[in-house]
Amino acid sequence: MPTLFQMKIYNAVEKIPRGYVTTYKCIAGAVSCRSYRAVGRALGRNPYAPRVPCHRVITSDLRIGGFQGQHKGPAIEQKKKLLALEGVLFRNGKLIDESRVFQFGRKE
DNA sequence: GACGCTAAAACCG
DNA sequence: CGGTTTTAGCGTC
Repeated sequence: MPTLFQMKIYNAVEKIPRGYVTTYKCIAGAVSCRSYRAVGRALGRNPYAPRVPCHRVITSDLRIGGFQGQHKGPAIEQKKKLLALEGVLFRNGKLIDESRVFQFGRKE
């Protein structure tokens, strides 16, 4: 049973254009939530189908963070590979082009 | 209804 | 720069 929180996160992540990534903190702010951890946890479980590109979600450190419930392992390499295919290149586990970070609630 | 866990972030040293 | 602590919701019991 989908929760309201996960639904907002799901909607936010889905808005991320291909070739771009976002950060947990940004999503947390987009859903008016201060717990980025809850976001990562919700995405880690991925209650929704692959419709939610959780691999586009990284840490505010511009790092890969984790994937499929693990912060280390082949899943991380796969995540980097997926982002690389979208044009988001990583180096030493960090995002090279930070300009590829899509930000939500950012007032100008 | 209460306790524990988590894909992070912020703070202190 | 690195290590430790805190935070806030989700999941499970």
